[in-house]
Amino acid sequence: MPTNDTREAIMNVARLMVQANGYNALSFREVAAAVGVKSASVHYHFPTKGDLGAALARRYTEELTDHLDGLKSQPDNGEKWAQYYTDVFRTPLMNDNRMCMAGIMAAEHSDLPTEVRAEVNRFMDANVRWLSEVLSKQRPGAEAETIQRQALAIFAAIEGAQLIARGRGDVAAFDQSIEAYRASGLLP
Amino acid sequence: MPTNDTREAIMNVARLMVQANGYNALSFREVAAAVGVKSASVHYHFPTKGDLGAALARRYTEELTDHLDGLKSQPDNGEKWAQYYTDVFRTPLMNDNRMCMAGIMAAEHSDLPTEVRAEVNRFMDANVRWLSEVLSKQRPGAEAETIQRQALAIFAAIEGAQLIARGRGDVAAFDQSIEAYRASGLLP
DNA sequence: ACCTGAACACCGTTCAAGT
DNA sequence: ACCTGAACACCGTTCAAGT
Repeated sequence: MPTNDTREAIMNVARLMVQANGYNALSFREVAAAVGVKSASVHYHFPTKGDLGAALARRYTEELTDHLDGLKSQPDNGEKWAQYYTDVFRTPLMNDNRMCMAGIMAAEHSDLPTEVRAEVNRFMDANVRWLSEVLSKQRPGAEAETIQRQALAIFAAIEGAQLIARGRGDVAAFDQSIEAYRASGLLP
Repeated sequence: MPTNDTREAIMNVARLMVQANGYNALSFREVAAAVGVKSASVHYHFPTKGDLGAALARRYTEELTDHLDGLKSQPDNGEKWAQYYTDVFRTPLMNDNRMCMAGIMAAEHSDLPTEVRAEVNRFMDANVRWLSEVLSKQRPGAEAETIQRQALAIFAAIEGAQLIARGRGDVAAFDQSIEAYRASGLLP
């Protein structure tokens, strides 16, 4: 039952545009042209640009959460999770040098409508929470605060590797950074 | 001898605007209003927005290079350099949640005029080069490739910590990430 | 040498009007 | 319920015109 065809089409093209160029570069007129309607129609589905941005970020978080929860339910595969997790952030780079939507939006932070900002925070929290769970399974003795700090650091470091690799337009920079994180022990 | 007063004023206000909101959000009309001229005058000094962006990034790299070279010439202070270096990226966060200009521009990568992109790359190279020098002094035996990889990873991780802290609007996230980098051995 | 006003095609947003 | 054309104040850019 394909309810809301136009709405779906809008979200799909807008998502790619944000990951390619950021929230600021997202244009209602470009979205409309790609979908085959007029920009006023986009406003019918998403009254403001902030509404569209927030909807995109919310869906993005949901998709990641589903994906990560899927990994968690698999038989305990030791340190393979680190590989799977970093791959999540490697994929968009391979796809036309795109970025994690939350990463690129974090850079635009002070320019963002508050409802978009809130969704970006939610994405970050979901990542740190998932990483904390996995880490605490690996090191049952460690303090919750230490775990939490390392989870945040892993997330920050991977986002940074993606940011720098994108800035250079070179996935190899991402791979080298991840490799160094592993060598230092930041990543298992 | 204050040659080019207007040009200087333009660069000073534009720099703050970019670090606050990114290249995309930089507006010639806003810059002009802040300086007290018309936007057409800004175009007289910087024909295109790309010219202004590239000039800002170039100066930004020069200032960082001077600062880092100053640190290098000081008597060898063991591991203090890591503190000094991370402070460079902590400072803009404290200053109205601003970001490293290269970091925020890296996020806007595919939207950037090529001349701006080139300057962003130059900034990254300058950082990796400086970090490599410092690291190789500390570990005279290590391979050049390993040093280079760790230098890149340190830069990426610190940029990531800044990005995430900015996204949360909370410097504590930066400090916690740096602390975890240190605990893991990524940072000395 | 430096600045300006006016024009151009863009942008998000609004709204009355269409089906 | 969904879409549109037209208008508004914004944007970078250009250029002839001023001093």
